[in-house]
Amino acid sequence: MENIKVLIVDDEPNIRDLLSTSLRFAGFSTHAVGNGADAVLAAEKADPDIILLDVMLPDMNGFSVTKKIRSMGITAPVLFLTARDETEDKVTGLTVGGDDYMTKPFSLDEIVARINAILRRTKQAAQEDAILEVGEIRINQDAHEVFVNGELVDLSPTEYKLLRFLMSNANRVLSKDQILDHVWEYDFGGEQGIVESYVSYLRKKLDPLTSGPVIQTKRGIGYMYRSAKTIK
Amino acid sequence: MENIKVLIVDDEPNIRDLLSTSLRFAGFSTHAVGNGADAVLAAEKADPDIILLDVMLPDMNGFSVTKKIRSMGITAPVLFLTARDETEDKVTGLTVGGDDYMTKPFSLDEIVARINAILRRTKQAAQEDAILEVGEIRINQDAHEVFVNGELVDLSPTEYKLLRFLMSNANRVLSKDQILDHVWEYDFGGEQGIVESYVSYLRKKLDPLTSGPVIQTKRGIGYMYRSAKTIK
DNA sequence: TCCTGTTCTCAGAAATCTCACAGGAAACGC
DNA sequence: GCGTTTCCTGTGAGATTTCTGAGAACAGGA
Repeated sequence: MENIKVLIVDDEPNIRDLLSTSLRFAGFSTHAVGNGADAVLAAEKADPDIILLDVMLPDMNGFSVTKKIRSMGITAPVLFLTARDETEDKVTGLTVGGDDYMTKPFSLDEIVARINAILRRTKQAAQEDAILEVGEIRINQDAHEVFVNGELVDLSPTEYKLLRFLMSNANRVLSKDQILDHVWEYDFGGEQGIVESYVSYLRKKLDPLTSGPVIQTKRGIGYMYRSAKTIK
Repeated sequence: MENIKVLIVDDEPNIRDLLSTSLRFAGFSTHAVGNGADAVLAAEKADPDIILLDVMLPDMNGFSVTKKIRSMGITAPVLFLTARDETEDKVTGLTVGGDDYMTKPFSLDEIVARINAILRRTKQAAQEDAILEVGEIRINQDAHEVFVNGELVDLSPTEYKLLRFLMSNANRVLSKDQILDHVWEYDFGGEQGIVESYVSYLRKKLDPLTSGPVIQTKRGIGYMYRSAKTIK
């Protein structure tokens, strides 16, 4: 997999760190700045493959930044980050031209998924595949559909996100905190119990169709999606 | 697919950006200028396959521009962009064959459709197909006719545009915002609710003629046109 | 001008989802 | 074996999302 460069633009250092860490973990290389002017400079210098751009910046808004860098001939797609109540001043067309937007607070896994979706659509660089298949389960990320041994399973949005996160980290134990941090919105105040609940929901829907349990409990540690059906 | 060059002429930078971004994503290569004089120069240099020309320009009007470039032997068809109240001028511009016009504000999907229609007519380069057929539904984009299992269905203009957009993105989930951005005019200020309404209208007209629901709801995400009932 | 079809808003009903909680089951350490 | 910890899962309240009918506003054609 080539080295995909993500430019992160947000004035809140917390968000910058959160995104940098999480995206680097997902295999991207990142560069983060805190204002529009720096964003323009960085876009020119670093030549990113995709830009994560907060709409609300101290010096100029995200749209001006986009216009500026586009006028400089930089065509990298933009994923706008906007507060939920800013959706009003959504001047128009946040989703045209391969661009997209996410409302804060977002979940980190969702950000990664969106980035991959955009790169896939804009045909930049080596695309991730829209199909994520591990073991007996296949996810079509374009259609948001889940097939277990060829059979379509209906999942709620959160169930879907959880399964996608588990599968994209197959054979790796994930702690409940990790799951909470990646699948739920970053400001979610709830308890780990909800992860247990959703794992339970998934098992109820998936296990009847598989040859063995797909989500393993690692007591005291977390959960793991198992890729091979090694039942003894 | 060949590289089709579109020359965009409009004095409003926002419109220029919107068109450039959106058309480039649709697979065209674009070049944008902001006045008539530049348009003439660019038409000569860039040798575009089609010209998007705002009728109201600061220095000269669109018809003078057309006359000028035609006198230079450039035969590329022109798609005039005109404000709704400028309709008087229409007839004048259309006297030349192969040309067409759209009133502002337009929808982005419609612009792309028109461009393809014009290229199809003027037999320039590799045309998009006039027939769009997915699953049980077939659209004739020249006649604006919709057939469901061979039966003609009468749709309103907006219903038609929505269906075309859904079908040209078959088996991919589209968010309501995406739909709003592409199907509705770029300055539409309304809410997502209207998408729900029109999906409802479409279903009422289409579902009685199909073997199963054609437009699926992806709760919390958007809608998807499904080409086959059960893909394994 | 009237009439008809279209666009868009709104609001209630229905469907679905999220999340907390709590009792019971299972796993673990000793 | 026994107590403790951890995990599982059913129940249900509340929130969110979607569907759809009713109607106002508007445009175009007869």
